[in-house]
Parts: sequence; C-alpha cells; structure tokens
Amino acid sequence: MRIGELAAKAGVSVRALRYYEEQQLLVSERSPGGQRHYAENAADRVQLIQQLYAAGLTSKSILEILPCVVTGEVKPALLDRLKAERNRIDAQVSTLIDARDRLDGIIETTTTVWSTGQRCRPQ
Amino acid sequence: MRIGELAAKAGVSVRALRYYEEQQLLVSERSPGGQRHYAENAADRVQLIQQLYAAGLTSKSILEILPCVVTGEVKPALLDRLKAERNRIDAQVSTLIDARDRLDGIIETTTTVWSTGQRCRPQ
DNA sequence: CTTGACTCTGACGTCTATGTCAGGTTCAGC
DNA sequence: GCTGAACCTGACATAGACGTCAGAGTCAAG
Repeated sequence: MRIGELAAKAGVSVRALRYYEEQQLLVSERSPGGQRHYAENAADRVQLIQQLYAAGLTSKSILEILPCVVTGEVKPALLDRLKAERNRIDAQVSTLIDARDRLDGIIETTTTVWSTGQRCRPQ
Repeated sequence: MRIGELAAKAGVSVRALRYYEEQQLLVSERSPGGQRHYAENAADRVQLIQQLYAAGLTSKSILEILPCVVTGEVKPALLDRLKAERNRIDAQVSTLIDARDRLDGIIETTTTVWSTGQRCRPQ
C-alpha cells in the first residue's frame, strides 16, 4: 500500500505519515524508485499513534512506548513511564471535567437575551 | 495590588498577565507612572481564564465568553457557542479516557523485564 | 512511450501561550 | 534623595505537529 492509500485509510494527511516516519514512529519499505510502501497493519499502528497524540503524548513519549506494544515487554523504568502518562491523562480528564462543569454553571445561571429585548431564564 | 503580587497569588507568570491584558481578558488601572494595579477579585478572574485555557479554549473564545460571566446575560448565538465548547470538552474527555484505557491495556498485557533477565507478568 | 496522477525531498510557514532579553522607568523604604 | 526591587514596552524566541509550496522523479495504464 502506498502512502496516499494509507493516509486515506487511516484518515490522516500524507504529510503526517511522513512526519511519523521522521519521528521513527512508523516504518516503511521503499520501492526501487524510492516510494514508500506499507504493510496492511500500518493503519492500526497509525491509529494508535493518533490516539496517543490525542491524549497529549509527545512524539518522543510515543517513540518510547511503541516498541513495548510490539514486543509485549517493558523495562521497569518504562513501566513507570506508562503509569505516569496514564496518571497525567487522568489528571487532565479531571481538569476538563472541572472546566466543563464551570461552563455548565455559566450556561445555567445566565439569562438569554434576544435582540428583540426578550429575556429568558434558564430552563 | 501590583502585577507581581497578582502573579504570585494566582500562580501564573507576570508575562502571562500582561498577555491576558493584551488579549483583553483582564483589565487593570494604571498608576500615574504607568504601573498596573488590580482589584481584589482579579485573582478569581485569572483563575477562570486559566481554567478555560486548560480546557483548550483559545483566547478569542474566552474573550467572547467572559463578558457574559460578568453580566449574567448571553445572546442566543453565544449560548450556542457555550454549549458547543461544553460538548467539545466532553468529546475530549472521551478521547482521553479511550487513550487511558488503551495505556492500561498495554500496562496489563506487557511482561516486565529487568536488566537481570528476570521476567514478571502483570499482577 | 506518453501521460497524468502520485510521490519524493527539502524547507519555510503557521498558530498560541508564554519565555526571555534589552534598555529604560517607577516606587517604596530608609 | 537614593537605591534596589519591581515594573514598563517592545520584540525576538520557543515548541510541536503538521500545512504548503517548489522542483523533480516514479509508476501504472493505455
């Protein structure tokens, strides 16, 4: 599968895939002409990368974590790292929930005002 | 209260406070010599700003939202905006939880390997 | 063999909330 | 009135994950 196809399949840009490779998160074989070719499971790998990026991990962190997903083995230091990231995400979730509740509070306590001057209390 | 004191009280940098003012998120009165002075409630305002930033809102979004917190009134379009942000945060929370679970899965299925060669299955 | 779609490698651009540095001013305390 | 700490205004720097453009090469189909 060439890069365009993988991009479409994984729902990311071609540029992103090249970037992942540059960061050593993704590997490819090259055709004699130098074009990238990917294995079938590449889409899964890209999806995992995307998920970790979305969780706020940096390329560097993902690079550390990915090998153990493949090998199924971790060194203790890396296990600590995994747990640390996990906890960081939990903390982030709490932060977001607090902010969401704050917004909810605002939504519920404000009075809606139409341009006509009409007002409406929440609920 | 001067900027340094507010920065300490709110736990942000002086630079950040100047930036907030530049973005019109925060107001200050000036001494004859041009130094900023803040009201007592400024720390609360800064905290709210921080919370919204942490939730992934942009300065522009916060600028739109802040006035209604003060006045207690919103126009319908802004109410929609508030709800949209709220939902965006919810979606972000889901994304994070998925990623966390994914990490948990990795943590639980990998084998810990010490440099001695000793191995240890999870649990 | 031609063509057009696709791909390649640089390399600079972007966006956002600050960090940081320079050169100068203000102010509280003594 | 002095002094040092705190503050002022630019303005350039940063980090990260790409976007985007240029100029050139590759490849499958006809």
